[in-house]
Amino acid sequence: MYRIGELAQRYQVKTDTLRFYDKQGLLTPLSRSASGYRIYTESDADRLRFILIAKETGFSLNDIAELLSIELDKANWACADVKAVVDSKLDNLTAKIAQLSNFKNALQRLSDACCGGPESAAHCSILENLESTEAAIRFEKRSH
Amino acid sequence: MYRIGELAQRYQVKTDTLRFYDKQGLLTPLSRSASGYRIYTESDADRLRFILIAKETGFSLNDIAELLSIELDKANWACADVKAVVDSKLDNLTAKIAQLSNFKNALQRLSDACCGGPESAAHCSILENLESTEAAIRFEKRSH
DNA sequence: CTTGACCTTGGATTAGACTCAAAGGTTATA
DNA sequence: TATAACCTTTGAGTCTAATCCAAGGTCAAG
Repeated sequence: MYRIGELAQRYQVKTDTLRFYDKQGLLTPLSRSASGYRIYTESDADRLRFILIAKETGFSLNDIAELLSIELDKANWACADVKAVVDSKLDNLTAKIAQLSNFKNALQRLSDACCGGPESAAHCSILENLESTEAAIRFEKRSH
Repeated sequence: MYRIGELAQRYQVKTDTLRFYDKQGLLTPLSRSASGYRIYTESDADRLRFILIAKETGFSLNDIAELLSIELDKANWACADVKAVVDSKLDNLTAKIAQLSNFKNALQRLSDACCGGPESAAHCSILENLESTEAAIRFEKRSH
């Protein structure tokens, strides 16, 4: 059982942020004290940890809310619905990873092409090395 | 040789956006017409294509500018400098991909755990399935 | 009984990336 | 030669996401 300030300090966020997450339905403590103070449990802490990590991974708060809405009342979801939501996020992630990998490969080619010495970089062309990437991405898009 | 409107239409961006990219130094046409119109070449088009793709891949305009600054006057860069810039971006990408993959694995586990039928989703726990991911991410961070 | 943590509501801020307005000059075509 | 569609500049406005702050009030611990 933590009060807002304790939880905030533990995870290095502002109390304002926690109140904001509450308002957004991302992290609503189960109960309040008699005087209205938010009371966070260990499972709220888990949830917060998840939020912070997901955020760092690049999910927006909206995405995260969608993912967490499953957790909130699992019993009222059908297994198939959960699978659908999750699989959709999975597709996004897969596409994103592919895109990043393409870009990474292109940069890798560029890096490899550079000798790394004090010589002029006249032959290090980003645009040149990225061409095949672009083609790959364009192809991928058509296939969706 | 395109005028701003032609290039804009070709890549489905606003002319305003192209002027903005010009102002930001991201895409500055080599020359102007006698009357001051921006004149874009095919290589500017390549550059724009690169910008659009990089943007979609999640790079900020600042990142992109940094990458493209190499192209602009390659001759004045040492090979080693190019390598340094590029390798830094590569590191970012590698980390990002790892993070996304972790998350993806966790979601995959969740999806697998869901039977996908009309049954209650009481046992589909995102938080549960993400625990190992969190551990992995935390570990990764410490090692930097 | 003071001080600091908490509460609420409502508005301000920040960053990034545009997007528009105003006032005018240019070019293609009927 | 008119007129629409294009272009120029400067400077300001918009939008979203995610906070962050302020004012005015309540609560808890020493």
